[in-house]
Amino acid sequence: MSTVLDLLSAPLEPYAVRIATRKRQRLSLAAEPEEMLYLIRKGLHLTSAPMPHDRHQVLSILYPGDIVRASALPPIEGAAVISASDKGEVWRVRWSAIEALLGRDANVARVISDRLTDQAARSALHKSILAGLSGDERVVALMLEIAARTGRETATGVTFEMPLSRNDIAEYMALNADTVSRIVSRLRASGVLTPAGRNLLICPSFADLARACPLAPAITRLHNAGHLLPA
Amino acid sequence: MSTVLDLLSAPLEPYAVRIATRKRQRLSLAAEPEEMLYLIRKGLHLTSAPMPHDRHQVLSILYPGDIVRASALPPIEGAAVISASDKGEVWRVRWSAIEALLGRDANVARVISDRLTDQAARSALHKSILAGLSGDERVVALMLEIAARTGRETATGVTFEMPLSRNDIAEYMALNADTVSRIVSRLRASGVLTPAGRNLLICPSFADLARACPLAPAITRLHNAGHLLPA
DNA sequence: CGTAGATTTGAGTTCTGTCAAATTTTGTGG
DNA sequence: CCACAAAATTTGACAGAACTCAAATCTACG
Repeated sequence: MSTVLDLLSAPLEPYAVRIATRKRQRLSLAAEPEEMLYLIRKGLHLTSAPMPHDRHQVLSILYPGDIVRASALPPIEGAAVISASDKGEVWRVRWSAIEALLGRDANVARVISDRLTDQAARSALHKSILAGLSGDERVVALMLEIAARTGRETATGVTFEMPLSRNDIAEYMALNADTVSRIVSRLRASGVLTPAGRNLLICPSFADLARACPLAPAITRLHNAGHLLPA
Repeated sequence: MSTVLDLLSAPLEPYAVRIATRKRQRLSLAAEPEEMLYLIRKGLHLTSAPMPHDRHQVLSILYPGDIVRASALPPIEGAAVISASDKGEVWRVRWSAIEALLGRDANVARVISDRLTDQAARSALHKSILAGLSGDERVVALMLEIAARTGRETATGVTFEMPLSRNDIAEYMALNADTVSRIVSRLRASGVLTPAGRNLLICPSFADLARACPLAPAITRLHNAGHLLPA
């Protein structure tokens, strides 16, 4: 099966510097002196930017196959990619190399444009979630996203790892860590999520979880969770 | 001077259907049956999506040179482009035509990718504004954006038209119309904005306005407002 | 000149943030 | 494997910003 990741990896391989990442590792993003494109190969990664009052904000979650470069983020000093998974892999390529490829290889042009478009849609959805949903709904939206992306069907429900700390979740969902903790406690109490050890969660009924978030249909569609929902 | 708009218009022209738009006109966005790309030629336009509880949300403001297609927005039934200006112009092109062009014309591939990247950066900045700033700061952010894009230096300050209604502003800034009204009243009272007739505003000191919004530097940089600020 | 829609403003409510303290988890070195 | 310090999480009490609802203006336009 040829995935999006393969489609991009093949042409970029000759130009790429492989970077093995560990949890919390930062890759700083800057257009100067030379702009780099990062291709996510393995693991979950976050784009993060510093904000006023010593805060930070997680702008997006990057999954394997995603690409990112400084020009695609707000011009804020200190923007970075941060690894959320224990072990990840990222390829770094000079943007100038990509630009040259765009001219030579029609496939690369198509894949890059598709990737940017898909990521734009996810970014817009994330924006909708932040702007339109309550705190509880936002946290559920994140759980749905991670479950959709990384979850597995098990006997007791959909099992998935949550590699984001309470603080990461807060920075991604525009809440604060205390509030996130309260919300997660409520979700646990209501039974839609069950803790299953070290950062591991079980969602006994994916449909119930989806019901707790008005934008669930859009989330599951964009993150390919068809397989977790009843037809 | 060759602008971004020209760079895109030239190659797309043979495939484009010209659409003259009037205020509030909707162009619906759907991937089915055939996906269309819209190129903004004149005027300000909004991308809007319906939300739970009979709400709507403005996902982005589109300026001349911007492009949009359904795949770049969340898969929400009823997403549309809505004209904010009295008279606008939009070109509609079949996405399949663009895709073919990507292979033939290296320039098109480069421009499209640049456009998507720039728009991604603006979307991410918008997200930062929604997630990290107070209501007052968010409204100021919008004023800065519009002033930066469309404002002119006059004797009394930077003059610009605000084509968005209170409700549009509310939907763009994740506030409600009542709150926006209160905030604008406060801005007027504090003197950073002066009404100057029909949807026209004057900002006596652009620097003062910028001081009222922590993300002003990023906003002015992304929206090319260098010319409105003291060096 | 009258009406429908937009805007403004007030009063009361609610959700989320802030601050602080208690508790749990994690990482490290013996 | 255990002890301990540091960090993360949880929870309570309280404050504040923004929302809701409603009424009063104001504007645009036929």
